[in-house]
Amino acid sequence: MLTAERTDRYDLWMPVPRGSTIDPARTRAAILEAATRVLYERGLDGIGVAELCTRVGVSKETLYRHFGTKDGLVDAVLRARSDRVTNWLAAAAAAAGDDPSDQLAAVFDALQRWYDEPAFRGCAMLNAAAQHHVDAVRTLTARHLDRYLELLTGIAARAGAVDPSGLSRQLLMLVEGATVVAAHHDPAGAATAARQAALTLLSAAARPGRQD
Amino acid sequence: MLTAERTDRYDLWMPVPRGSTIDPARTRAAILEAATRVLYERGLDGIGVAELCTRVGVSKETLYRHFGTKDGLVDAVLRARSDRVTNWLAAAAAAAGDDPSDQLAAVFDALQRWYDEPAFRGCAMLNAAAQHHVDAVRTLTARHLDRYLELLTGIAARAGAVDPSGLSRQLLMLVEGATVVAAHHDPAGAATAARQAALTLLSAAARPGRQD
DNA sequence: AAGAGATCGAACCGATCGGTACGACCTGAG
DNA sequence: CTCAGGTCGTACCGATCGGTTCGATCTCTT
Repeated sequence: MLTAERTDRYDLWMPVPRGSTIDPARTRAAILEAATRVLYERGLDGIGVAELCTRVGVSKETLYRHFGTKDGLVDAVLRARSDRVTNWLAAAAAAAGDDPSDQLAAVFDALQRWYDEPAFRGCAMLNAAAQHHVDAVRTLTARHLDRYLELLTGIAARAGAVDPSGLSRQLLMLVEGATVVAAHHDPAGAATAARQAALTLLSAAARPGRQD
Repeated sequence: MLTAERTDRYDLWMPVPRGSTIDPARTRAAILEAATRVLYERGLDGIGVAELCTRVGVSKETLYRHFGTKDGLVDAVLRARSDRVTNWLAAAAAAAGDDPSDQLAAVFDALQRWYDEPAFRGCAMLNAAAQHHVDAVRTLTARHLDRYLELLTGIAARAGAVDPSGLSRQLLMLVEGATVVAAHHDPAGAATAARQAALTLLSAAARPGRQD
């Protein structure tokens, strides 16, 4: 197993450099990566453990030894996903230079690239929280939004906003709202429209005057 | 059955004016109303038909005769929910007078009252679409967003926005984003913050100048 | 009084669920 | 070579799922 010829599986272990075929840590990472995609595509409760193991390419015993429970796997998947997405957005902002407006625009440009992917199915954290009425999942989702908020608050503060945390909350709504609209209505240009709105809010907050 | 003493049930048939206790249409309406609450609280797949019947207060045979299938019940529930919410928001806007800004503010004020309810658990349509990967549900959700968009486009047009449909899409993102933030992060003042952002966008779009 | 129909409650069905157990295989370490 | 252990494939478990069936009960209509 863990070789590379199959059609109905994700071949994430391809770059294995030969040798040490049985490496528990690598097996765990491969399960995590493949399960992330499958669970995102099908929904947490939309696929059973048996079929999930087939798609991932491991036996049930292996999956259960590494993650103990389906909920344990879901928890690990969501944590990894939250980390990855947050780092990806922060990197996009950082790569845009020092101008806070440019950084904010870069965040939405990154989101638009995500929306345009054929596999895009909305925010995995929100989908999970909407399905699984488990406290652990809801807590992870809230923490995920906290991380977004932290990123946006930094941008708002550097832009000289009068109320950085208030503004960042509005920007967070644009981020999540754009994701919802892209997932459930029309992904074309969703983040681009949200970007324009975000920049309008940013400039209005940085140059306080009449806004309400 | 359909009398009024139970503790773990929703007593929606109380205003029955005596007589004609067995009225299929009324039974169907009662199931629909109670199932709407229970499915919203527990999630579409979070409760089985057996327990759902107990909570609703009907037998399985009755439920299946009226709705044929659990999916049939879900479909009917979501359609009714979409109608109700849309009409409720439109009424809130209409009651605010003729000023488009006042109408927009009234929409968000209504949303804030919703977020403040203890039973608030996010947008039922989005939750359903995130859970049930069935085309019928996703279609209903898209239509639901279309209705929101129609309401917001009317307001944007009456406000004299340069690009009413573009603005209304941004406003829709604020509506949905505020709902997401309220459901998964913090409901306090979510719609109020979104309202301020919406009015900023509205005035910027109605009085075009530098906005990006 | 009698029949039609709506409802109940409980038993029942096959399918699927999450999770466990076991024998066989293979690999790397000593 | 031998052994420990990661993995596979399959069978299996009890629970729950959506859905069906049936006899008893109740109400309205005629």
